[in-house]
Amino acid sequence: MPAVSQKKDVSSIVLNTALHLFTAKGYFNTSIPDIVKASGCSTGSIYHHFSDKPGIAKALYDSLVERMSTQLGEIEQQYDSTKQRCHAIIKLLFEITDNEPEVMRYMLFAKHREFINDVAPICSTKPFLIMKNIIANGMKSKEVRNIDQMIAVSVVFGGALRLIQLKLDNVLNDSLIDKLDEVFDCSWRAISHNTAH
Amino acid sequence: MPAVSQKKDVSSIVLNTALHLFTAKGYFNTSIPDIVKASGCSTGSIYHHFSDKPGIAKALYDSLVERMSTQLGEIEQQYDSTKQRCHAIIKLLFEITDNEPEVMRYMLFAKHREFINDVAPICSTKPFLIMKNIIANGMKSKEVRNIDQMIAVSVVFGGALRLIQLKLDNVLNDSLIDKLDEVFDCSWRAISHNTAH
DNA sequence: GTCTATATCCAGATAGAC
DNA sequence: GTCTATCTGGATATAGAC
Repeated sequence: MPAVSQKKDVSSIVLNTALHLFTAKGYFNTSIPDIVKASGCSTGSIYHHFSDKPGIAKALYDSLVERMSTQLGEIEQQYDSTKQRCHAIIKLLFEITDNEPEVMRYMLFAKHREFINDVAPICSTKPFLIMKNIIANGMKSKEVRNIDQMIAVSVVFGGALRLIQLKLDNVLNDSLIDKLDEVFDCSWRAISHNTAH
Repeated sequence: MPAVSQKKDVSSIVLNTALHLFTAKGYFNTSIPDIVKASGCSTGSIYHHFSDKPGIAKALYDSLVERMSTQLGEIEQQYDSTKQRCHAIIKLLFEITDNEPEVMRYMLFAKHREFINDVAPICSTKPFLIMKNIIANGMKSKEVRNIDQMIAVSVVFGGALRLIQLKLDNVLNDSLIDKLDEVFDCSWRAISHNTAH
């Protein structure tokens, strides 16, 4: 199941090959000849579809961010409470990490600025804005304690993201999804009102 | 104040120059001629002191990790309670980020595996082990709830690390140290026993 | 639209004088 | 130990046939 598209046109094949090589060896350790060999497409054909090597990286990044935006938007639609929304987001991130680690590795942990010229700053990307917005609404509705918004976003998702990094670095063996509820319980305590008696 | 050493020998000058260029442009966008120009040392002299380009990156990484280990060890010595130790660690990380952002950027957020051959896995580095150990002791002494150890480490430091990343990405303007107590309060809630009534 | 052959450039690394 | 001059390989990107 390719991460970018099921179609067998050159663009999709190249993007899926690039995702694999960029995450396995890194962008700079992957040459165009490497992509030619691994994809079965010729140099000429690749340059017909993409402007240059950064162009491949950018097309890949854009498609994955777009996909993530869509999925986060669906979560926002599907759930009403902040707690449910945050839980669903972490669940989604864990599922992607378990099932498509390369997607997560490239989207979250590649240093795009080093090889793509005009990457939007993280704070202006749709996924980031959706998360920030969910937390802002949670404060209005008093589900989330009234603290600095950036701190709240960082703290509620930071633990999960840290575990994702450990999983991608092969520090963890078992699947993340098994740890979802335990992680979420911790993360939610950090920003919610204390309800124990 | 150079991050690596105050001495004016070639090694120190090269390492400080490398830290600056690697974090500003990335390792792969920094050429040896770039380092020659910025450091004022000649190619030959640089290759006399370092085996090759990855050798520079490795020497730099090792020296920064060593420094971090020492500082974490001092914190472990200086404080007794898990809460104090975690607070002091996050304080240290925030201070380094505020005062020496390049050190933090290179140590925590560079993809060393892409350019250094034999990087120790993160889970076996001394700083990581110290943090894990502090949390493990906190569970024994019942200061920390009895949860999965990796989850506890990730959650208690994950929020702070997330904020550090945002700060290094210029999403935040004010200094992190101003947010220390608010961040730590959230993070500690995540793993501590609920003490409110 | 796809291919092969190839031009061009510049990186990493070395040689050898001083 | 430090320097300049230089080699060599391989990368990106293009040209032009099909």
